[in-house]
Amino acid sequence: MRKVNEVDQPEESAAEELGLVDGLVQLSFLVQGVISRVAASYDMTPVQMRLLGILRGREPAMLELARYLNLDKSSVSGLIDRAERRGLVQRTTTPVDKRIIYVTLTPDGQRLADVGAAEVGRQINALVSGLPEGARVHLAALANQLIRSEATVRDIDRAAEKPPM
Amino acid sequence: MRKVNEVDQPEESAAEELGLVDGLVQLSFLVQGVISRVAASYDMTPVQMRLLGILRGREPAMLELARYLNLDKSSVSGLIDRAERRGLVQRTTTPVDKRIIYVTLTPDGQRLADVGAAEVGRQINALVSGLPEGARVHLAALANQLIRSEATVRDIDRAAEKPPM
DNA sequence: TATTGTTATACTCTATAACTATA
DNA sequence: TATAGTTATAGAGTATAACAATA
Repeated sequence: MRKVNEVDQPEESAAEELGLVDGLVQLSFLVQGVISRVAASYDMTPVQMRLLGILRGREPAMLELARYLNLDKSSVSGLIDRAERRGLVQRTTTPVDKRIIYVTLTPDGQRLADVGAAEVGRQINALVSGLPEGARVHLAALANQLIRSEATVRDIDRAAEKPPM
Repeated sequence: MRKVNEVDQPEESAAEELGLVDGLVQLSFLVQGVISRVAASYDMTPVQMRLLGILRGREPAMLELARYLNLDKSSVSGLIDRAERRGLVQRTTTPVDKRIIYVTLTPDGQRLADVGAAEVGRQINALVSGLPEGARVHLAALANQLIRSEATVRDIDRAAEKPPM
């Protein structure tokens, strides 16, 4: 018994074969665990880590950031408050529309974002190092396909709510 | 530029092809997003959802639970306090060792755990529905392999810290 | 009026340190 | 003494509702 939809970790377990759903769920916990541990090693939380990742090469407005992170704008206000207090990010404005506040990485933030992403990369690569090259390529392709198809679904949903004018 | 180690979401983007690391990271966010939304739809948090998932078919002690969830025991105390207050779980003891407190699902908790897991399953299946059957099978196999290899690494680490007596 | 963001408030979640009870 | 859990405390993260400033 206990074969479908675990939504938890198998722990050391008897190495039972998980179905696709459970496999993807467990794998996501595994990857998130890597991100959490790397974040903690730099005295950051997973959300802060993700924030820095998003800000690499971007200068989004608060509301855009809320959409990226799937958070309420008020949550983002607090998140940026704390990151700014730590000297990792900066709020900037332009005269074009004084309501909009853009968020950018400080040099310190940039450095931390870079080393954090590098470390996550190292650990994920270590995780997949046991797979043969062909399997890794295939896995990347599958992941990309799922991500793309989900983006499509999301666009359709968005279009349904807010039809193009 | 910006090709390696994103650690964030691609958003609607120009559908660029992500590397394996970024693909796995994005995919994990995607799956966690499903879990978060399902949890929210039952007025629960992702951790509570995961807790219920773990308790399906198990009756762990507090410390075991902490290990499953990768949390400090004090965090688990609070988590169980709130879940108990909501009538989802129960603390029980045995005369064998009165220090140990076991956590079990209440009938309400069981129901919620079941419907929650089912809904997550539905949504993940919808997510992979675009993949041909062969790809789905392969993906499940790859996920299992990664999970197993990580479990092995963890066991080795654990053995290194605490050699078998 | 509508949009962008902040503030006030109230929870949940989390860890550290100190504590209690049992072994 | 060692182990299992709880409590006190402090801070991060989150959403809702009300607010201020700009468009």
